[in-house]
Amino acid sequence: MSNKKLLPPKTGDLADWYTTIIQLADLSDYGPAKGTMIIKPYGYAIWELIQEAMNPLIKAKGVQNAYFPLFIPMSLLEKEANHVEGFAPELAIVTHGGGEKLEEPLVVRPTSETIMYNSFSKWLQSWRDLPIMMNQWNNVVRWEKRTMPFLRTSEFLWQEGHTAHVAHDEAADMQKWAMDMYAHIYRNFFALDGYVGYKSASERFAGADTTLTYESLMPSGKALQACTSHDLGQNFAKPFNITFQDKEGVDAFAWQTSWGLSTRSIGGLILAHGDDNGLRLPPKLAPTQIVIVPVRPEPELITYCKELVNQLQQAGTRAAIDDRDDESFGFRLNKAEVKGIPIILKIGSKELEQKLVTAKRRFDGYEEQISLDVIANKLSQSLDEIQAMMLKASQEYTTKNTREASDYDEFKRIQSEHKGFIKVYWNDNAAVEKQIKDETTATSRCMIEDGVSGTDFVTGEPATQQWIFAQSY
RNA sequence: CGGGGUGUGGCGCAGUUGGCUAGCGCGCCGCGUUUGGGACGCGGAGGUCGAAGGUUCGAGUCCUUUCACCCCGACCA
Repeated sequence: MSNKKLLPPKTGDLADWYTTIIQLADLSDYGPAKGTMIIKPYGYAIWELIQEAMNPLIKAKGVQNAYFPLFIPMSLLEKEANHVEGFAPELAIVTHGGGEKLEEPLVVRPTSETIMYNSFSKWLQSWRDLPIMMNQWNNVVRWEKRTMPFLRTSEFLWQEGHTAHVAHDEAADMQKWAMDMYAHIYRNFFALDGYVGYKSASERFAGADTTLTYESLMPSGKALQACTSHDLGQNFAKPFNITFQDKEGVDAFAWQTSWGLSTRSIGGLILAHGDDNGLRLPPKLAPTQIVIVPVRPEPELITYCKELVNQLQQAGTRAAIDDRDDESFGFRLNKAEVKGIPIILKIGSKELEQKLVTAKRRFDGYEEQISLDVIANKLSQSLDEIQAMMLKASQEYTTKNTREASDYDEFKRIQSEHKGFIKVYWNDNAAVEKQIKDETTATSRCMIEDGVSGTDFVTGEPATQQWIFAQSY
């Protein structure tokens, strides 16, 4: 029995499936204001697991968590020309406070470079103060024209890391470190494969010299920009006067980076792994990893199940019991599947008698019986296996849907026949990219190889870089 | 900002050329029977029909205005 009654097939209208599953699985709800989203406890629990995965890595790098204000004076935001130009169309601006018109409008942060660097400037005096490395978990607001839960909301949650360094190579290393960290999180926690590379001139962050991105392919064949990491050069250091005296006593501008990963990642998680029966969460990001579903609400059976939950929790797994006696066995099983719980344990009189459990994997539906004396180890191992299977599936999907084009005709042909990534030799050129976009709706996602030799797929000139193109979310 | 759509109990919807007490399914509450893949019976609660104005003896239904949200494109994490 599937969940077709309630959930449209994923292979049909993907947007319909997506918006339905988000509500069915109790991840989020729409807020009363346009484009806003209420993240419900089950969805927020996923976000907390993401935070728990990333925070230790961020802290181990020496980056400290801090918090900067939500409101940015307009004049601060305007200091870096490219930055303000890039964000101007999507700003929410506060003009009144306490019933009075403000002298200077306040921008609700779309990102915190400007307000943080205003402080960096004050705090930084000596080379001994460097590097400055701060991160904040916060909300930002971007007035997007078209919104979708998790993938693009007017307000979203993220972490934004910001650093300042003595030298450019240190900053460039930091930029790479952040993207390595993200790639690790995406592959090993989200089980989401993707390409890491540099953004083209027209796609990069407003105010950055270079932008690194993680581009993951969604079932629609569109690419999701999953997170970014920027080398800001001295673009902000100069207008914000972020200077220090170096070892020689000479005043110098700092070199900076910023990097962020948002709740959009949860949208990617839902899209990439879900199926016709609901969510399929990778064990590492599943708020509940194992759910025990007793067949009947008989005291003896419930006791057996509760002991098992304790045992599994002590073994370090996130286990829970669903013993609601007003819902039938089948209903509770379906609920667990909709919510994407990786392992479902079915326990009835047969299991009770024979001292075993019946375990079903959500990912592939595989079902087995496991003896009670090995249960904790076996299930921990099974969770690892599921995590690995999901990553493998994602990698296969990405590989299968990455095609190479040697010239523009072939590019257009592939694009019309398949959705997905197209790998090409190309020289970054904004005018050419605009033309490609107008003609095919595809844009460059990222540059994955540099220092190679090939032929530019549009102009036919020699090219030294290899790029990935796709339609984007 | 362009195009399309929708606003009627918590959710999904029906409501005819204006007409009588605004309905149905799911969910919810109570009691009972059930429970190995979305159980059933009986009883019950819950609505200023998005808002404002107008036409009319009479408006969920017609007219005007307006608001909101959703979906599809151009801009974006």
